[in-house]
Amino acid sequence: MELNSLLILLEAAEYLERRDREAEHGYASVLPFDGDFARKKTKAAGLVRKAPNNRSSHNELEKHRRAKLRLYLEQLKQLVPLGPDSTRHTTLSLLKRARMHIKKLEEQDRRALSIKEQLQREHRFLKRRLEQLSVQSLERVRTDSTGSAVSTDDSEQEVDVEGMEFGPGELDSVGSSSDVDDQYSLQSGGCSDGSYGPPCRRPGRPSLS
DNA sequence: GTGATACCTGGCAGCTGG
DNA sequence: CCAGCTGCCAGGTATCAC
Repeated sequence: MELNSLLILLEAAEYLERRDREAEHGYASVLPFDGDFARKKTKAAGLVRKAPNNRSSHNELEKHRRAKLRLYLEQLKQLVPLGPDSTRHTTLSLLKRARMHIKKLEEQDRRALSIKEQLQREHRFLKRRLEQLSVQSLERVRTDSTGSAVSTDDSEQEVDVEGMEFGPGELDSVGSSSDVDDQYSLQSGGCSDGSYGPPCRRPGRPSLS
């Protein structure tokens, strides 16, 4: 559906709400397109415009306009998730529901952005940590090789330095399958349910601040 | 009876072609 | 500049469902 149409419908919803509120408070509408208000003003000023030259064509145009409005409402109905009480929907309730739905989507969008930024920070941190570990391993290997006694003990971990030098593109794919992340994914449990929520805090994780 | 919706009608405002 | 067209709005009325 066209965004413009949706905006028009939402404006209509807000208009109807404002009108209801004004009716409750007992004062007249002063909205820009108050036809009755404008009509009275025009008559008071002595201005008379001629009637449309063809009444039936005017009726047809109006009928067409209403049909378009109905069509937009039908399209809107397809986009807005209707609750269990979807048996009966009025125009006003549908517009209100659409407005709520839009607000919900905006909130989800904000949360997703927040999670994205959090993950980017974690990614930067892990990248730096990997570089530090890589340098440390290199220094250790160099120290061991300069000493005459190179350990052949199987219990000592060998560090594959070459394997730790990742390009920027490789880091993403490797990072997701690293031991660290495996550990996190095991510990985090239900954090991968895809729902929008606060970022999963992983126990034992160094502070990123 | 009441609320929602559709329709008719009159009117205003903006745009456009002559 | 102005008449005509078009879109929009609001009031009134009819119809229908509950």
